[in-house]
Amino acid sequence: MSADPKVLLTDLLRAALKSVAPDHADITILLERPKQASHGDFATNLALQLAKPLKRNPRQLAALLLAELPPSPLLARAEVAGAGFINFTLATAAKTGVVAEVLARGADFGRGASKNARVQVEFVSANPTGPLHVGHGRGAAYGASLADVLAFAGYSVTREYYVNDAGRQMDILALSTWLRYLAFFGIEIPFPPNAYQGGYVIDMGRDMRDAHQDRFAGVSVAQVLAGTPGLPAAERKDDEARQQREEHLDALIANAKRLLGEDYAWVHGFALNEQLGDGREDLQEFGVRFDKWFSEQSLFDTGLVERAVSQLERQGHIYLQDGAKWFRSTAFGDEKDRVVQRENGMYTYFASDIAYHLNKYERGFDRIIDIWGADHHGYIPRVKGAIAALGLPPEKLEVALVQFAVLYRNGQKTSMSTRSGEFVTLRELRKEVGNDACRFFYVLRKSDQHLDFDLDLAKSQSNENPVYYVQYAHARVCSVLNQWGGEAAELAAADLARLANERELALCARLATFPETVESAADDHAPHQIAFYLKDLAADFHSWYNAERMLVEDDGLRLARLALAAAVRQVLASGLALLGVSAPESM
RNA sequence: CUCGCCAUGGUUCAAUGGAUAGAACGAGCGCCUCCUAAGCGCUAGAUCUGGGUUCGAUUCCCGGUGGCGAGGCCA
Repeated sequence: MSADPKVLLTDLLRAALKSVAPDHADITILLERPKQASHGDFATNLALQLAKPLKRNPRQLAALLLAELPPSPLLARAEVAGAGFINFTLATAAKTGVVAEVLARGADFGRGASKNARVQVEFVSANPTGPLHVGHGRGAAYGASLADVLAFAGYSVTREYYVNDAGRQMDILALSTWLRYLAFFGIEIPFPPNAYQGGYVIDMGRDMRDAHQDRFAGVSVAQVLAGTPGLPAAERKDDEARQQREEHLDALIANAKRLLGEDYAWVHGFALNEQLGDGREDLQEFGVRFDKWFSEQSLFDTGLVERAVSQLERQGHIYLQDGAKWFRSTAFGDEKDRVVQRENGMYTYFASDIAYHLNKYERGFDRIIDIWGADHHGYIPRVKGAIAALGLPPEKLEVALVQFAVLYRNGQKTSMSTRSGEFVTLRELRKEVGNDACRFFYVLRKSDQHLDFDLDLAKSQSNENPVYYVQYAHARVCSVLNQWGGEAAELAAADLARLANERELALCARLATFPETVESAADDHAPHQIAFYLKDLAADFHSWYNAERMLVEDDGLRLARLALAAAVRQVLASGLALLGVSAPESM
């Protein structure tokens, strides 16, 4: 099939460049798509760039380059314009050729050649301490789309979820579940305000009772509360009261561990598996799949945390102070040093994160992409610092920060705290708005842009969501193709020279930019570019659809137009698939 | 205090350093005897401020102003 006009054009320009300015023949040639149709299909600022080093007038240089440009059937016109641009207008056949290419390659149109590079994308990685909320939803949609775009662009992609199954938060969840469970046996302990309040914890307590009756209930209120400092008055919000509440919670956890003995691990595991399973199911329904669920606990079990810290220690990046082990991250640009192991011997979360990244490097990925919430931005210098301290190349790690999705209900910001239990779950959002609209809406913003998620708007006016605009275009093509009822082979043989009007050529030009849009979205970690592209493609199609009929009497014209429509359908479907959005055949 | 994100029509957002800054919603006027009106056409309407780099800046750099967010021996 016809090679990419962009590549061919670059070669032509290179040839002209060699005779006009042999000393600068290796300069990068940029071909851009002009915003304005009257400026042709491609434009280059080559003459403007060369004007200074060659001390020549840019317009004269452009004219010289044009004069040396080898003749090609590709071009209908090439001319000097503006300050010294060269505008190229492709021959009609070069524009419509893309239709045949799309039909020939099908779902592979736009797929990049293999990059021979392994990329790991780690995302969501939410604590399994409660349902995923709308903030996690954004990370999930963004990460899944980015991973799919990277894979389509030619990378070998591993999608990974880091499970925080070690640490205090999980203990708090286990305790919360146990306390709710005990309440079913009349063992009423005042529920700590800083434990997990959500109704799902009560559900887990009930499930635990249904499965195991009173197996974990052989305790008294006094035993559970033994040695706790008690709770300060609810209205007290000062630091002292807060600290007392945390101490109360820790004492309860210690009591639970002692009273339950070996059963504690069972309760802990029960709560973990419930929440993990719930999250996995939620994500799967959302079209978000992972290749690997990586356990934080496994880092301790395999001794990797210890190994990572001792490796840092051997290389002199660790010092002792106040009984704790500190990583000297200031030596790597961090604003203060960080504790990796507390006085009580417990490793910090940071320590397991160092170990986790050591593990990522040891698995041999060429690129490692971490997708974090924007609140973790301060975390980047210390993690990169630790990587450098371990003697690994920090530039291999790319961190994409996803800004918060701030949720508005009735024009009011909604609280997002997991512990308070006042949040809108991803599941709830999906149910109200629909998976397709959710996925599309989430990636309609650059990831580093704050996203105002107006629930009322998303729920009540979901028909105005741009996703339907794109899907509708797809459904319209399907409907027409169905009414025609012919075979794909007929379309492949269509005489594309019959595509001649402006809207048809504009549509062809749009189709031709799909591969470079994919490439750009992958390079910039910006799946939103796909969403915007699809909106533009759908707009071009709707406009054409209203202006011209496809099912016309003229056999040749009909086939040519149907071929174009089928190509549009294919690219819409491919693009929507990258975003995890369905492409319905009817609406 | 330190750091991050942001500032574009009435509103929500686009724009690899390029030419006349694009859409959508909202406003106004039109289009279904015609392949799906969840659609299309037309009109009005915008780059916070001051410097710098550049042939050229919405874009890059520095300083203001304003908005949002984050900073733990929590995870």
